[in-house]
Amino acid sequence: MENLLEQLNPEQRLAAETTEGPVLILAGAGTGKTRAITFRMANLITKGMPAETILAVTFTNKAAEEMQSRVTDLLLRAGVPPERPWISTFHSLCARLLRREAASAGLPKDFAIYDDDDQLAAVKLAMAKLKIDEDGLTPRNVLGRISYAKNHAQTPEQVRAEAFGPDTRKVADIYAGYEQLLKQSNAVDFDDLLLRSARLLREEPQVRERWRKRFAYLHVDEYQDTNRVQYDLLRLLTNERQNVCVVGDEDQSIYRWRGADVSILLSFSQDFPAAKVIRLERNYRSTQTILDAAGAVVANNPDRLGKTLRAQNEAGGRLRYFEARDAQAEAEFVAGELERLLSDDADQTCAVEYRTNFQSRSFEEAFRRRGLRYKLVGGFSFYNRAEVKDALAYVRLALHPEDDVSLLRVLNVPARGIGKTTVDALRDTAQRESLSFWDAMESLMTNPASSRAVAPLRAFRELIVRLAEAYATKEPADYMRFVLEETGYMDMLKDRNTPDDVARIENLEELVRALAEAMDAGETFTDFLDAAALVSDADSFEGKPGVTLITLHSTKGLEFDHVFLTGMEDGICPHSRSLNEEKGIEEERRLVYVGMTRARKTLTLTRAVYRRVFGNEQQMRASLPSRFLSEIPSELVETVRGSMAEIGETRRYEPDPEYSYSAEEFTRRVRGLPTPAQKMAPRRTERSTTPSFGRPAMRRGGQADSMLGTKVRHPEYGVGTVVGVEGDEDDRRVSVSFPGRGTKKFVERYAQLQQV
DNA sequence: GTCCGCGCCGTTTTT
DNA sequence: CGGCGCGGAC
Repeated sequence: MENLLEQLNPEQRLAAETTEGPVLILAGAGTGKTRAITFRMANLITKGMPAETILAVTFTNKAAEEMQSRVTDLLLRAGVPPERPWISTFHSLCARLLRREAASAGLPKDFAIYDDDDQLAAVKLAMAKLKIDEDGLTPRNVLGRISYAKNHAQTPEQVRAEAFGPDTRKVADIYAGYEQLLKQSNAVDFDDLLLRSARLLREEPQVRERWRKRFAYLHVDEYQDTNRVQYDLLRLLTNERQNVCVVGDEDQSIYRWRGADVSILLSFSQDFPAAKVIRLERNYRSTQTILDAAGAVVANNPDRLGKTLRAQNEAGGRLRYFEARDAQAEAEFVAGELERLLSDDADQTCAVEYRTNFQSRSFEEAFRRRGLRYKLVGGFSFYNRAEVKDALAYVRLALHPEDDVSLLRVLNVPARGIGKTTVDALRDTAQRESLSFWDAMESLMTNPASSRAVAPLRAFRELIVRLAEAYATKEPADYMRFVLEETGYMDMLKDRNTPDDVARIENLEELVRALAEAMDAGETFTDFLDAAALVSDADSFEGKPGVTLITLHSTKGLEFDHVFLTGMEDGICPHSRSLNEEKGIEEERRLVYVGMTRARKTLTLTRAVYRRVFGNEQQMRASLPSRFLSEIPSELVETVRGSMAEIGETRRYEPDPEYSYSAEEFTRRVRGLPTPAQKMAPRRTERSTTPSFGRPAMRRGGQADSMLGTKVRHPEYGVGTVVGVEGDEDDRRVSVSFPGRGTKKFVERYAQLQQV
């Protein structure tokens, strides 16, 4: 191990060898933090610490796997039997903890984990039961508010007590109904996994002691994205030896909206006064140019610890900027560049990054047209497919017939004559008599409103009973096959036999295969079901050569040779929903920082001038360049030939005959945007070859006097001296004397003057 | 009860 | 564009 440790730089080595007591590793992007942390764990194990006493919490399952295999690799190289430390996400950790301590946690051993879809269905059901159907209260919105409340340790009663208006009181009611629904269904949601684990550890001393004793060494990666509950968990798991090692970077905190709190990272040294702080600032990933550009952007944020990343690679070429007419042209440009890069060297990794998922569409279309292969991270994961979820819902139902969400999902799939009327009756009965749907069915059958529904309901109940009985006697994979046959699900697909159905059949066969493999690997059926709920989008990333389409959020922790940061427009990135709040803008800025620092060799920024709303041909909306573009120093960027404008240049777009607007309509749309008049610059027919101007040409709003005598650069006349200023703020004219060319007068906001 | 078509609506980010 | 709810036809 000694030899291996020598491969680390001094700071990494310090991190790997400081094994006792609290440690805060402030690790900038690409500084080898995973390396440091895996060496640290391998080091502990070679020194004789039992692997099972070591815990590492990562942000994604993928990261956990990656870390696991690297530790194994190191141990083999050190000639030590490769034991496996416990490495998982917070959510997986909690799922396993709750399963093992189910009795103390007040849960059945085989509780279900509701994923996002299930949670949404539960909210819808709760709303339907309460007959709440307000315009402003969409299930999605309500779920967000419930999740927020949960993560801030607010009960429905507290939400109601603090409610401002009737809407929030209704949210509180839905929240209460939702909780009731989960309880009766023997289900927990994502938030519950954390909350219930924390509560269990807090309230059950003997359980807490057991786990504290077990985990002698704690590690938390991506600590800047830890939320309050996760922090509580960490504190509860920390024993008196305080061997807590956290790794984070305040500039990469991008999950504030789901409760992440950077101040947890920033106050680590107060929480653990004995903490040693180690800074990793040597960057092994990117060029210095990329680091400088990204650093300049994030430097605009307040509340930073601050850091200087030093590239160990060469300086590298400038960033490139391309402004396309619309999303299609943007995609075509990126596709062309990717083809060029990959024809040079097909072994390179390339990423197309975007702020929102819908942006992937135009890229997918363009890439498919050209036969350019790509991988899409996110979107539709295997376990999110309707047929897979249906199949798993039957299994859950066999375990717990009171699971309303699962029951409603499959009650009439395949169609068995239980329609809307019957479901409405069931829901009313369930609500009125505080029953699960399962029990409401019983009640309705003995006292039916219409006799027509009785037979189908009875048949369904008998089906579920058969599934429940078979569960105990069959191997999981066989059981899965049995479920698909017995429920008539397979027959339904075979009868319809559309191309989609054929694909669904294949997916279900794949599900059975995956289940069999998991069993071979020593997992239990519930392990498998947990994994199905807890896989994340980012987990599908494989890091193979080629093109990856990915959201900025999902790129955290990844790296690529070539990165295209697309959709750099105000309203997209920064996203329009974040514009009215300073903290929101700051988070968007960090998101851009994360996206930029993924790049090893080249970084290309793109934007579309016109973007259609909701794929509507008629509605093209003109955009302004992302404000973050102007935060990149101009000398670090070059504009690609064929681009409609240079970076930092803001220009007015005239009505374009290619788009079907009336001139008035167009003007109205453009004016409707938050466009300060002085940010407009006229269309320029000729493009200068000098680097584009990243910063505003001249400081505006300054005293006229202070401008007199300063030197400025004009794209055509060169450097001159300001000899006169007249007019007011918005319409100021500047006289500049150019050596040998006389004095010229400019309207300041139109002239491309740069202070020198 | 089931099927189908129409119109409305909305797009942050995700464990 | 795509998903969903609703209303009407069978």
